[in-house]
Parts: sequence; structure tokens; C-alpha cells
Amino acid sequence: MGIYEELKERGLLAQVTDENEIRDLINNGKATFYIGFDPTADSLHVGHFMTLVLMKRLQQAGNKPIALLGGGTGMIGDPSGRSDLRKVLTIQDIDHNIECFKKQMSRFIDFSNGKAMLINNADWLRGLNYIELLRDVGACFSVNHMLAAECYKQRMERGLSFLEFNYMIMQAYDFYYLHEHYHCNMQFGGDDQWSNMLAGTELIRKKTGKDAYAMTITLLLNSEGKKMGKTASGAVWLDPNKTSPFDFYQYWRNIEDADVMKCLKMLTFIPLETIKEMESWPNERINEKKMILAHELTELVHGKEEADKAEAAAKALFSGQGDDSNMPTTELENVSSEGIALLDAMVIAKLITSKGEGRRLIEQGGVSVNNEKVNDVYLVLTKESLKEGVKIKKGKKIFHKIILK
RNA sequence: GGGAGGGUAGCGAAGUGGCUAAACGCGGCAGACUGUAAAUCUGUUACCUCCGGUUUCGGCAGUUCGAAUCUGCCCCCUCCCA
Repeated sequence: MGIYEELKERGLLAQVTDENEIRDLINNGKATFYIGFDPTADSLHVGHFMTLVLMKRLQQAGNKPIALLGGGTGMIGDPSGRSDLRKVLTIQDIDHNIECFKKQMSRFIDFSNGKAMLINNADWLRGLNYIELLRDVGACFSVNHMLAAECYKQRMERGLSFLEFNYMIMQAYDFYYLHEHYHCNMQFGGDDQWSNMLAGTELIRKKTGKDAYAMTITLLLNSEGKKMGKTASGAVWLDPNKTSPFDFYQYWRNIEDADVMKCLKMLTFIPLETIKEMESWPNERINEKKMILAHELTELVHGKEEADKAEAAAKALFSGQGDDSNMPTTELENVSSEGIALLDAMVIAKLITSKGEGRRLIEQGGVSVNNEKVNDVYLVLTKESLKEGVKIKKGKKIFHKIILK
């Protein structure tokens, strides 16, 4: 089975421009493909994770990946599928975010010995000359055609700025540029990028008469049709300082039953035969599958050691066995001799955003300290207990240790 | 440039002088039931030292004993005409 068949089997492929050509290219390691990442935040998140995993798969199959950082396109902001205007980022933000992305990417992609490239499109986009670009590239685009694109549909009703409208042109130009300078013959991306990617293949055809290919990856949606990797408090990040390995593990440990097999197929490197076998497991083993998924993904992102720790911590907390020394912890300094009010400690540990919320939680019986339910809103954690470390449980699943430094 | 309609809590959306910290729905959080799942039911959902007090309805300035609600100016958005 070639890599193309494997990707298909895993449910990763959404749309392709030319199935036969693409199969031939990637199965035989002839593709130099690029995937773009716009630096909209200072860390990659789960949405990027899937594309990184895909890059890795293709690299393993002998193809050459180009990770294109959007230092130029990020200044415009992609309107695809968005209902609102993106916040315009400053050049400092963008460059900072790019540095953060670079560090994280090398975990997944092997950049050694020219096996992969990391390029920033700021290198050519920021220096473009408007008039030249219009004559050179602008002439190749039909506004009528662009307006008909699905990705602008939502925005046609609510307003689309000229700035954002140009995003497609910039992305197409990237593909053309990479095609000319780096022999890039294929582009991958999320399915929401399809229109932008097609614009690129068309531009290349018009400018050079050559064919280039595009392929999109199925967006990772949960059984309710929402994008995965989002929680109430925001995205699930790959940066351990923004989403701890424990929380990352728990995110996957807690996914809905209906999504487990899909995530195993799409996100892990577990061989398909093994996954098929897991599919036949009886329903009682559903939690086992979730643990495998959570461990596997945590290992990919944070390494085996962190994954083991997260798993041990989870086991300790939820089934009372194993070691609880790895649960998320906040260290306090300067606690007065009377100790600190539980509510204050919870605010510091970011378990609650206001004391009002904390009071409500306690009144509703949602807080435990060292496995004892708290009834007193004014409970004070003594200095002595803090030296040993105090285990706070919020709701059913959130555990946090507070300890005196 | 002209005309019309808008901007209310995380989102959607009521309210059009005091009874409104602001209906309702979604989302969120917690409780019950469970399998760290889903579904369901219940409670809760601005902030504080929660008796009580403080700051909110695009912004600023007014009218009034009292304004999300009235007036003026400004900013932003949508639609129609040019």
C-alpha cells in the first residue's frame, strides 16, 4: 500500500486536483510539497498538528516538505470561511510568532541535510512592488471568478475588505514563487484552503504552462460538526507553557466516544492493521482506546516521558492508583503565617476567574480539598498544609496542587 | 456624496424613562445519573469584603430626582442609490 492509499484509508484526504498524478508523485517520493502556516498566534495548536502529522507521513514516504511560514500573508489575514474581520497583527507580533512556530515544528519534521525546508514568505511578499505585481499577476485573476469562490460567500453578505480579498492572490503567488524557485509541485492544506490553492495551480498554469497539484486534508471535526481542538478557554496549544502536557493528555482522554476511532486514524501513527483490530473491540474497551489515543498524541507532541507522566497523573487522580506527583501544580511564595484563603489560592492557580465564581462552585459542592468536599466559602489553607502541598479538585475532572515554594 | 437600518453580557436576541445587573435561546460552569463518554434532569452564569456596595447596554457630553431607554456630537457596521 502506498502512502496515498494510506492517507485515503485514514480518512485524511478531502479533495485532490488530479488523483492519478498525485498518487504517482507521492507514492514514489517525487513530490516537493508545501503547507502554509499563518502566524496568527505564538504557538501552534491542534489544528496545525494534523497538518504537521501529514507532513511527517509524506516525508517518511520520501517526499520533500516545505513548511511555509506566512510572515507576508499573515499581514493580510485569510478571510476564508470566517464571518468576521481578523485582527490585524503588527509586524513585531508576526515575526515573534514565526520564531515560536519554528521551534515547535522541528519536533515533527526533520529539517536536517536539506530533507525539508522552512521558508518565510515575507522574504518575497513584503518587498513586492504594487504596480509590478498588478501587471504581472493581477492580470491573471478574474474578479468575477474570485467572487464566486465559496470561501468568500459568508463574507459577501457581511462585508469583505479589499485587504482580505487579496489574500487569495498572495497565496497563489506563493505557490507560483515556490514552484519557480524551489521546484515545488504540490500544495497541501486544510479543506477550507481549497479555493486559495486552486488559484495557485491556475496561476502557475497561466504563467508557465505547467501543471501543479493541490490536495486538501479533511478538517478535524467532532461528531457535532465543530472543529476539534477548541475548548471554552481557547485552543488546545502545542506549547507546554500554554497547554500543559497533562491538560493536553486530558483533552484527548475526554473526547466523545463517537470521535475516538476517527482521531486514532487521522492523528496517530498506529499502523492501520492495529487500528482495524481496535475497531472490533467491544464497547467496554472504549476507555482503553481513549487512553491509547491520548498517550500516543501526547508522546508525539511532548515526548514519551511527558506522556508517561501525564498518564500516571491521570491514573492517580481518577482511579486512585499510581503516582500523583505529576498533576498540574502552582507554587506560592510569600504566604502569611495565617495561610491563604482557598478562594485566593484558586484565583492564583487560575482555577477560577473571580471569587464570585469560586463561591458559587463551593456552594454547589464543586470543590474538594485533599479529597474532602468544601462547604465553607471562607476556608483558609494553613501554611503548614501548603508546605506539604494541597490537592484541589474542581468539578469532577480538574485537579490542581498548590504548594509553598 | 445621498438615503435607510443598526451597535445590549462569550454569541444570538428582547427591552425603548424608575418594578432591569438587564427576558429568552445557545454556549460555559457545577450537581444528579454514568464510563474521566453521550443523552437527560437540576442549579448557576458582571465585579467586590455578596448584610450591602461598585462598575455595565459603541464613545463622549447633556436633559432628568432617576437613562440601556430622551437630546447633541463622534466612532464603527450593514443595506439601497451615485
